[in-house]
Amino acid sequence: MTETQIKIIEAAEVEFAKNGFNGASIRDITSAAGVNVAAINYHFGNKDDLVREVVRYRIEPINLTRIQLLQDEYAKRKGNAIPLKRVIEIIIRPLFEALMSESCDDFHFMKVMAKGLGEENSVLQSLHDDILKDVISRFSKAIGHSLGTEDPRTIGYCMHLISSSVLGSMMQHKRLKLSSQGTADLEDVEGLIAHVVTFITGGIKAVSVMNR
Amino acid sequence: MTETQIKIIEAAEVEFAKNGFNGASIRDITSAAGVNVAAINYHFGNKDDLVREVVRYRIEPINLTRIQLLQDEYAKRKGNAIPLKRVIEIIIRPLFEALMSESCDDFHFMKVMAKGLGEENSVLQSLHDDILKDVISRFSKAIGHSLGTEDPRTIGYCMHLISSSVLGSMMQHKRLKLSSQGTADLEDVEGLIAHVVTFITGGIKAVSVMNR
DNA sequence: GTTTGATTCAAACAATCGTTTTAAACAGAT
DNA sequence: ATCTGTTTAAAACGATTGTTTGAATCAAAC
Repeated sequence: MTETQIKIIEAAEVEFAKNGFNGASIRDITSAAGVNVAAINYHFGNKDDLVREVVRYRIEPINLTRIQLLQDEYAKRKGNAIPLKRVIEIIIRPLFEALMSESCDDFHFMKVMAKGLGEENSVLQSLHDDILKDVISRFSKAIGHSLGTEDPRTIGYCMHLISSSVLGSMMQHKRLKLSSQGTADLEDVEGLIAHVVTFITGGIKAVSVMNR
Repeated sequence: MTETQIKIIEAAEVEFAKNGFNGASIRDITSAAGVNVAAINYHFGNKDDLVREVVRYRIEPINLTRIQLLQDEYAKRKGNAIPLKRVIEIIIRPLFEALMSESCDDFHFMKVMAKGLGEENSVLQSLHDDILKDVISRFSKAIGHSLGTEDPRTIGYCMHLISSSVLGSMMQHKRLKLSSQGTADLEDVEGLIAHVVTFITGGIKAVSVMNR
């Protein structure tokens, strides 16, 4: 990964977040990155491949962390079920901490991911399956284990509701300050994680009880 | 509202849902609607104004229903607090029933709204505030009432988590079938409403307890 | 039957899109 | 110093974008 490629990826992240994948032009990105227009096609092939690289660049370390934490937790408990809240936290924390870190000071990538996953027939659709398939399968099992169920419909709905909440809260994050009438601090990662984890855990438990 | 305008709005809804606001071109929309390219600019001024009309066309009746149901419920209870689950259902049901009705057979508008709300600096941003301000204010009060709190931070986080879940589940709806390994029926509106309402209610209660 | 105003049409507008091309600049190895 | 392979530069490519134009079409009013 050369210096130019990284400059492009990080500029693309910002531009994609501002205007979406279709809205951000190659010229927007290259001029923001301070490189030539042809650089994207030279280094990444085409725009779609750049999109893929931008996502992969951010999301792969996050998913590796998630899987590692899940394995650690299982090892600690000698394979016994992990409390639901802890599983949810393992899903949420690496994502939010990474995306709200110093390097991307306006949560650009949050919006990039959210928009990408929302676009149908998008280049991200296939990538999403590639990148998330493994992590979804692992956490489906873990959550079923925590809830003491193997009913695929219940687990499926739970996974769906979890990813929906995560996706939504990523997209809506900027609006949190408005919703709370200025009382919520957008930079308060711990506060956000605590609320989202508590919310999802409570919701999942309710759904689990309903389907029992 | 002439016949042509309605044809355009309903075709635009489909095209926007498929490719997003930037992705759907004027020519895509007009040819799908069976009208001339110039019709959009003639009837709506420009593309941005069309976007606004598409959203307003769907969302206003939904919000009127929500407000009516809330008032009815308060009248029935002579102004006493409404159970949280009922408030959540009043938020969810009119939206999901309208958006999953026969007229838009592939939940197009779900995706339109979700994408629109996710776009920053978009034409929907201001519209969102205009259209949703009243309904948000009313339901903030109702939820605070149900939870027995007036803490703006708690209520704000709750509203944020509710809208996040709704937004996310709208965007992810197509993926529900995958998540549940084919066991969830995408057409099962009642099932979806039941799960989402239960999930959100459980989540909000947990957050409320946490902040007590 | 003619006129009027509203609507539709094909065609063209300038601007921008993603991409390609060709040459220049650069590095390190021989 | 010359060659080699990689990276950058400016310019242009055809296609498509949102929008505008001016004539054609239509229904209703007089």
